[in-house]
Amino acid sequence: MNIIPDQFFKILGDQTRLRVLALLSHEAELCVCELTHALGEIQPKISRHLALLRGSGLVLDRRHGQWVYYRLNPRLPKWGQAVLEETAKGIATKQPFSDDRRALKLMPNRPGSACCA
Amino acid sequence: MNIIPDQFFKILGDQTRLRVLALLSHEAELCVCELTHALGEIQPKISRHLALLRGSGLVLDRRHGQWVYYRLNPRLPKWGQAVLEETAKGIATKQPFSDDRRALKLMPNRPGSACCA
DNA sequence: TTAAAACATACGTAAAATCGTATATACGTT
DNA sequence: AACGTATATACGATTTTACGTATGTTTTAA
Repeated sequence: MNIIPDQFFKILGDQTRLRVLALLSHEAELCVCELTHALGEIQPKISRHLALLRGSGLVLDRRHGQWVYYRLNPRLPKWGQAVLEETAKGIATKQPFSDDRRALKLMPNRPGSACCA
Repeated sequence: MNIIPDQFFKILGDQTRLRVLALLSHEAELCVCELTHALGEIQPKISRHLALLRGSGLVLDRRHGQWVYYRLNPRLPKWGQAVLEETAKGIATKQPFSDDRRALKLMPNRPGSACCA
């Protein structure tokens, strides 16, 4: 994986995308409806930002039935991973990031992604 | 110092500003004309980006005679410092960042900032 | 094969970011 | 005071980004 530094940060420079990345750094993988619920944003908005994240190589997706699951790309350059990790740690207790994790936990009828690899 | 995470990354999401920050992470402090020379950009462009960096608290400035010296703000939150540090390390050998450092070294008549605190 | 859920994308618009050029300000020297 | 150097900002134009709404596609289930 190769990334252009300023483009990498441009991707991080949006609150919606940062919230998505912060959630993904805690959760292995999440489908679009989980992200939509956790952030409390409309689905097209989430999908549009996910398309950017996917296009820039920051996340990977896999389809499983009706759902599409997104996860952080493990092949980012070391320094990029370090940036994401330090950021996730640094903002974990702040708004709106901590609330996003809470809303995710409280989400009813989450599709079970762990049940059927 | 307090920063809003996505705004912090928005500041980093521009090549000119990232080059400036990368240089400053190696150089304690630099005046505008040194940055202008090192990056090979016109002075108003550099000053405009420095104004943004200053306004967002990422850098501090001090006037010394005709020159204004900029340095990284040491009071950034820990995670922000970690991000800058990891980034600087990760991109140090890449273009255009390595060339910027070389152009700075080769600059003739650099104002001596170390001579007269 | 029809319907519904999950997700992606197209389109038009509004807001924001960036730029080059021109000009203003501050300091030092004469 | 007049001038040169260093730096900052204002201005208008262009480009980029983000948005809401509408619609398309894929999958599952009836």
